[in-house]
Amino acid sequence: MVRAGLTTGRLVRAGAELADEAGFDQVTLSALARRFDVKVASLYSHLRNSHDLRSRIALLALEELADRAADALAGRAGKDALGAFADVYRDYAREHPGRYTAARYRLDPETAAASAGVRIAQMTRAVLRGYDLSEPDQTHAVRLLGSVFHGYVDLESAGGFSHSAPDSQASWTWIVDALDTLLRTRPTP
Amino acid sequence: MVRAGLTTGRLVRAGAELADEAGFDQVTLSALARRFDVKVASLYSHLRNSHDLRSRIALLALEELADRAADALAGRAGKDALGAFADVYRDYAREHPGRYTAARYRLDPETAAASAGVRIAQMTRAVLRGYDLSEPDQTHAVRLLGSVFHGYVDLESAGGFSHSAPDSQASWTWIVDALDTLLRTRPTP
DNA sequence: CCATTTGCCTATAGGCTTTAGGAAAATGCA
DNA sequence: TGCATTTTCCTAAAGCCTATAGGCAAATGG
Repeated sequence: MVRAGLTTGRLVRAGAELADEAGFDQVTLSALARRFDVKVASLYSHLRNSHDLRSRIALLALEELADRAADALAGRAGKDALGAFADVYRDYAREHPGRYTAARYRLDPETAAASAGVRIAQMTRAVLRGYDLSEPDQTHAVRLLGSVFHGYVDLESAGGFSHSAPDSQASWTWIVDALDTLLRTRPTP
Repeated sequence: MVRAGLTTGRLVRAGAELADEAGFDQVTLSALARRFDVKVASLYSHLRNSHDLRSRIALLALEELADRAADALAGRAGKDALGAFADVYRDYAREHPGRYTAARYRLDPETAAASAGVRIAQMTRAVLRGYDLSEPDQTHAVRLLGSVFHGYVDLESAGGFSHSAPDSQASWTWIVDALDTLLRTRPTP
């Protein structure tokens, strides 16, 4: 009985690949076991259950997203930073649709609090530091950016903007420009 | 053998209620059969399969959303219309979280083209008629609004904005104000 | 080198989807 | 009204998924 060399990390990485290839909702312990040519029950030595697997993929995705964002923001400020940050979201979602879906998987509050999601929130605030916003406006702006980026990427991945002019890239650029303008010319209630 | 009086419509409405109570991903033929005290196989006389059920719930949700939007927009224009339209989304998602999730269920292209989603898109353009945008800006703006509304509501329903100041209503109002300002002062690339 | 831990297995049970085929209720037409 | 047809719901069964219990063999370490 030769061992397959399973580890939690290897399973999670394979799960992330599976998510990108087949969709996050196709990430099952059965599919994963098949991929490693192993019986399903064997996975339970490394993962508590299938929720555990999905959560870990979500954490991996958040880490990757945060790492990319950190890279992209290094040495940038103002609109430059805003655009780079926005592109990190969109590019990640396009390159890794399954992982991106995973990143929005509902985590228990403590898990979420210990996740890279916190880093992402901090970086969003860092981007906004290039604009002249004081509380509570800054928090409103954080929520606006989160909504736009997430919403756009979600609609785009659902095919909402394909097969219609103008192409998605043009809208994306326009929207980032618009957000920059908006944040510079402090919104007036 | 007394008949239960199943119809496709009744099943779909019950499925929508189930979605709101337990979550859209808990909408299964099994759960539905249980709710009608009927065997699962019986449902296949009224629904092709479980994807068919979910699609029909999605169509129902889109209809309801479009009807609400039509009501809300009647007699309104400009920022007034924008705010009312925005609130329709948010209120519907808060009152019917399962249905709202359903409204974003991936439909086959032809089904989507025949759905109330088309009406919603038209109404979005109607709202923008209150602003002075010509193509392709108008399309960009349609996509921006869709992204913000959808993204915000999604993050809010995921609990993203709860338990932190300022409260979600304040951010929502701020964001609608900001979008109005943005659309009035034509964005400059 | 042997005891312990670890990794993977078989067996089993329960839930969801889907199809096939059958019987009773409702319907409709002569 | 009576009988044929259609419709509705059923039982049975197969396939795939999650999850737990208990066992044997491989790795590890004193």
